[in-house]
Amino acid sequence: MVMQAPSMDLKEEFVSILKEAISKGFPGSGIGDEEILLSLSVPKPENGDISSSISFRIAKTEKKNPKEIAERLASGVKGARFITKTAALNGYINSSIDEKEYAAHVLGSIKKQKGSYVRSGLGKGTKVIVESPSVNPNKPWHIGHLRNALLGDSISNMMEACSYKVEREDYIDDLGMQVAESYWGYTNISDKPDKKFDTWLGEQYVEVNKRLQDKAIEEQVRKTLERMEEGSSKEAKEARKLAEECVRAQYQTAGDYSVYHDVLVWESDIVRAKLLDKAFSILTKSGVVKKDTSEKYKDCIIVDLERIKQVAKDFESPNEDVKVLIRSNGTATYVAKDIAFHMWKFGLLEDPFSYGTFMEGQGNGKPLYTTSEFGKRMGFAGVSMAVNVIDNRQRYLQLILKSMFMLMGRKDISDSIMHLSYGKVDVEGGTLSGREGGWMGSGRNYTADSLLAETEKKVIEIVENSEKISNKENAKAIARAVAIGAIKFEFLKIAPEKNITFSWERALKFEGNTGPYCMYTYARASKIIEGQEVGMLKDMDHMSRSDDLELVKLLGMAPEMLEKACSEYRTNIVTDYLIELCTAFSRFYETMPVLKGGGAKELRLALVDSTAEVLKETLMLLGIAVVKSM
RNA sequence: GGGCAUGUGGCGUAACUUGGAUAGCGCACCUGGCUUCGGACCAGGGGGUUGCGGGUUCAAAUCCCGUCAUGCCCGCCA
Repeated sequence: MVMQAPSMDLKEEFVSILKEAISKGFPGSGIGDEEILLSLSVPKPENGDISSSISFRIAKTEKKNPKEIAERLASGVKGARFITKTAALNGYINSSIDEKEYAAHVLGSIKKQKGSYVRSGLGKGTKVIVESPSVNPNKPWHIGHLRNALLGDSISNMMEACSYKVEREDYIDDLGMQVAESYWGYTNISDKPDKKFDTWLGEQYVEVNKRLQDKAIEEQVRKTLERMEEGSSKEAKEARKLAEECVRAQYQTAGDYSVYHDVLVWESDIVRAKLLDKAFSILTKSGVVKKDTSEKYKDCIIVDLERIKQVAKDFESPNEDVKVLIRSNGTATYVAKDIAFHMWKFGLLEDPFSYGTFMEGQGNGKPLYTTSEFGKRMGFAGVSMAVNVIDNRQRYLQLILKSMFMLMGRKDISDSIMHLSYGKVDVEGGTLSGREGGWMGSGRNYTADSLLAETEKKVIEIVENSEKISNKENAKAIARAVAIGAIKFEFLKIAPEKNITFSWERALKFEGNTGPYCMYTYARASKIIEGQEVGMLKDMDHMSRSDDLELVKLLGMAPEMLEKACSEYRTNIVTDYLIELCTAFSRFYETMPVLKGGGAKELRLALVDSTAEVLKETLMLLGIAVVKSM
């Protein structure tokens, strides 16, 4: 019940022997594997290791007391490789596992698959594009953008661990009003950048926004945007350059957090490549969209929302009955761009882009490519699945996007667009508005850069007092790693749909359910096995039904935990698991001496080694790198 | 007006998709534990009408209906 589920090997065995007992005891019940699988849970340790509530289900059809059914079934369940004794209790069927057999199996698997134990073949053969965080290129990443980036990075990691082929893409809207405003400020206010470029530009943007009260200036900005949209103008070139400089600064932040991407896609390149024209010629021909003739929407290209309601039953009823995609002046709305963009993602439009190299080597050793006016053909996209990490305010637009593919008769694509919707990040007593400068705070600001710097500062205080770190040269690198671990864990442990109210006080605590606790657990485990020979286990005589078995059970379920977290897009399943694993290890650590464990030393060393391995691989899913001392 | 999300001890949260045994964890609070592999730790304790009201069920935090609160979305804006 606390733990989500035991390992698959164990469940499969339990299901199969239960099924046998059911077909013998209640032949007509018609209970299938799936139903048994859903009835499984983990009981309290004193009641057993694995449990089923299937008797209650059978009681319905058989019209008998569930307790009697459970007793009859329990007596009919045979032992198997992992399952030993089985007993009925209050209608539940509880089984115990053979701790020696099971531990040998789990520890053997981890040893054999070192480096790739927490893996799955779930997405084998599926190519997916993950879009995140798509921050406007005229401000620094603040902690809200950071939440997006960390979710995107972690989900990408998980999908890779599940054998998906993942393309990490970042969409850069360099043709929006925001960039036009910043560009206007850059040419008309012209202070010199006196700090990190994105931060400086972001602060200037707040200033420009104030001046927009002046109608004359607003008009100038509007004109600027129009000229930017004519691809070849001086304004277009300069604004792109400005945006690129900002993105470079943003990617310094990304690199500091070891968040990496494969390709940047720029709005201005989408326009240059005429992706919209190509998409809309297809959409018009197939009758999905049409030019409207009514008074209200004269000359607009629209989609009929009534038709969407017919294909998408959960579509919310909006006030309007049509959605404008191309305005009467010929410009495209946000949804229209997104539709064309997704037709590109799924290979409905040939890749029209040229690609250049934005950064030669990121921290992961791979280059970051970018769409570009000049460059080579590369063949990005053409995927069969798209994950869009976008906050929950855009739910309605994402729904329209998905529905458009339904109208095209492509339910398969519609179902393969995943809106990873997450809640917004606020700060105590305010929001993180870019326009009004909420991210600037008062005193410390709420940029991702500041968060990292402040956290690092706090960690260094602790690290410098640590007697365990003899090499103080390493202190800085360790502090950086721990700070990143603390921050990532803090964001990823909250269920995506929940809003977050950021608090410095909470952010700078490293006790309890935190990243540093997990990293600390790893460091303790590492210290024990340092310089020790961890060979293949010869016997399991010292394996007991105590804290060591609890540890083995958790180690065994790691791969299934990954599949669950990945298919539900929930990073908090991973953090919850990590806390359970670390707690179990800490208890083991307190109660079972390893190096002075006498005859049990060999087994316990293997347990420590396996725990360290699983911790390392699981933390990597969250983008957290372990350190051996801290 | 219509729709969506959220509501769980003082605070932060998990479990809700797939109903199951005593609602799990952390912070804070109280008690205890470093001559034994790292105290960013461990053991124990107090603290809960799962917003409220109905319903379904052998069984409801979980499903259904209603209701309240908070936030968000429903432009040819960006």
